[in-house]
Amino acid sequence: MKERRRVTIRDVADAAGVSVATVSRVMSGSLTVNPEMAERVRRATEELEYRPNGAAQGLASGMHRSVGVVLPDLSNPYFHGIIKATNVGAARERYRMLVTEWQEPGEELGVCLDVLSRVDGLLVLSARMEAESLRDLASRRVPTVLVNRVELGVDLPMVAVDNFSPMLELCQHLATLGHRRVAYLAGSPSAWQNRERWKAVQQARILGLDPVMVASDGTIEAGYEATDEALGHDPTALIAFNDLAALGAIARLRELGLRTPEDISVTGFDDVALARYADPALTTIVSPKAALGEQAWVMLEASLRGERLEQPPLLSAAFVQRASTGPAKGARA
Amino acid sequence: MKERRRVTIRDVADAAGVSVATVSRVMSGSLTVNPEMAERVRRATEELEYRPNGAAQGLASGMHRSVGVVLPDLSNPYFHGIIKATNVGAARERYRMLVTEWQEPGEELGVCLDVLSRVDGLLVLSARMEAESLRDLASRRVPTVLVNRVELGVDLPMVAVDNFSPMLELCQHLATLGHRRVAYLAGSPSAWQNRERWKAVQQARILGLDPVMVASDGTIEAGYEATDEALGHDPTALIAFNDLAALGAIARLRELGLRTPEDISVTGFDDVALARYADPALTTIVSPKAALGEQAWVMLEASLRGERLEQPPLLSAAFVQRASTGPAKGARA
DNA sequence: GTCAATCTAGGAAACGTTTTCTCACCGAGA
DNA sequence: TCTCGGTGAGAAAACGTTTCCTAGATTGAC
Repeated sequence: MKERRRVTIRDVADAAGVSVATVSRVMSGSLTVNPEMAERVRRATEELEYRPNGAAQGLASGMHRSVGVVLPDLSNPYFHGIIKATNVGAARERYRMLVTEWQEPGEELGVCLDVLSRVDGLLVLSARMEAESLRDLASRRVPTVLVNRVELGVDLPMVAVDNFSPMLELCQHLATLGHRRVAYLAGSPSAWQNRERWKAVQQARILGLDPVMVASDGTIEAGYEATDEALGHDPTALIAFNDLAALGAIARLRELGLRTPEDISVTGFDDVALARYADPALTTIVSPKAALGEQAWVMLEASLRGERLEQPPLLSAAFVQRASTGPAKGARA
Repeated sequence: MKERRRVTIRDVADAAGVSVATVSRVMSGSLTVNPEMAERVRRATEELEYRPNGAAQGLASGMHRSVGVVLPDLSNPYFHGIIKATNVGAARERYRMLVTEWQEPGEELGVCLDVLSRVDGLLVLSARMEAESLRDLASRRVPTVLVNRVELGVDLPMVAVDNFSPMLELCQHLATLGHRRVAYLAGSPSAWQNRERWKAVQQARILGLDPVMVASDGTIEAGYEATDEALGHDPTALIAFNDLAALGAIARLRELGLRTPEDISVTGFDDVALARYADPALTTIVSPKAALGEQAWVMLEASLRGERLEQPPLLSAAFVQRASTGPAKGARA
């Protein structure tokens, strides 16, 4: 029942018979310390089960050894793939990740700055954050990396996947199958990725596609709900903003007695884990989540060191055909 | 291009013409301060865009205003429902959540203690952590709450869902449909939830079920892969440890030309978002994720205040029948 | 009108590190 | 032998808060 006091660096120093400065040096792996002394310190550390106080380290060094990740939706599996990879990189250099989910637009900057009181840098995965806020971040010289968002006029490193080309390829695939009238189940209107994808779909007019956009937002539920409106335009294919929306759409189609792809084709984007296991397996675009997450870390790490790496090119994503697309059904109505 | 120095409490104090102590009091909402002064301070705070330094606050007060969440797999949507709810509670009291994912068993305690250098308490969602480590945590008087894990001999508050009863109900449902030979696609062997669910399945012998267990681990991939072995036992139904495994199993069955539920029934557990949208929609058990997350926060918050709430009863989960289960096919072979 | 009790705000001491000085010591070159 | 870089370790000064303690002001009672 005894209330044991926290073990501090002082205790270790006393136990090892050295100064606190020396203990600190040993802990940080400094080489300018007598090996025998270092050994004594290490032993004392073990013995007392000493754990440095993070707050004190943060205060004294001005570094928190952690980075904040700001994302709009923790439940979207697409983000997992990314931050998992980032986490690996971060852990390698003993950095911790502080994941913050939040949705309300407008509040973004406040949240970021708040998080910033305990982190050294920021990874912004949020597509919706206002450019204004980003510029603010940039002007404060906060090490920040933007993920999947290319914002002209914002002076921050960005890493992103090329959305345009693979989406065009996907359209090409649909066109080849004879589709003409297609509905695009949109993502969040302010999201860069949504704009890029829609741009590609529109571009596909030259391939013979006749696209219409239906508002939605990249969740299963939204995909499910937007499907009815999309069907109002009598399309032979549904191009969903992402896999989740595609899955929702397929579920709704099934409910309505429409088969995928016999009656109507559906495509996704991202290739989340489920895409391959769904019925039918989703024709989609394999977004290089791991590479993206890794690259994000590399850029961020450089920013933390005060370096500014050259802007890397967009990562490429690959179109993959599975079972959810097929020949267009003869124009109905 | 000017390198602006961080705004400190000192700057605010000077700007408002008061002492730092007063600024601190205003920031913390203390009432023993002249309203007019408080207003001046607030204005200065705005003006200078002052953000308290988290590390310094942590050091001085001994509180970090954040809690650590330790979980084995970020990509399992089941956890999202839980931590989302916890996060709401935590945010309400201005606590931040530090989510740490890690898998390697053995390392658990080290990770926890490491995380502990910057948090006030811990939420352990990891089913696999050794009881020994938990006892250690308890003996260190670290405010900790165990989620979905009931461990006798560990003196820590726990919140959990009743796995046994609904699983038994699910078995009853299968029995009623005429199933006899069933295969249980197991979760992680050391997980409490897995033991409970398997116990219920075994208990169902008295309902006429004849269960066999197949090793697996609660991911889509694992469910997919364990299916072949399960089929070796010639079951009429597959009882998966959770929805993810069930989805994987269904995908494999489809590949093998077996229809669900006509040829073989499949059940899940958890009711993740996709369960309802899958084809066929999953018969599963609706785990009260939000309630669990909330309750976890309530318990943890009490622990942080040094109080020890009474152990709450297990939360109940509801069996829900959807389309993935049907009458047993006449015993084959 | 004095004195005690109460309340408010400032001064200063923590909090546990890192890091900058500073100093003692050592071997080498003169 | 004396001085001079160079090296390794301790003393002490940050780091930016919170909070305890105390001095002064204000109020109320006599």
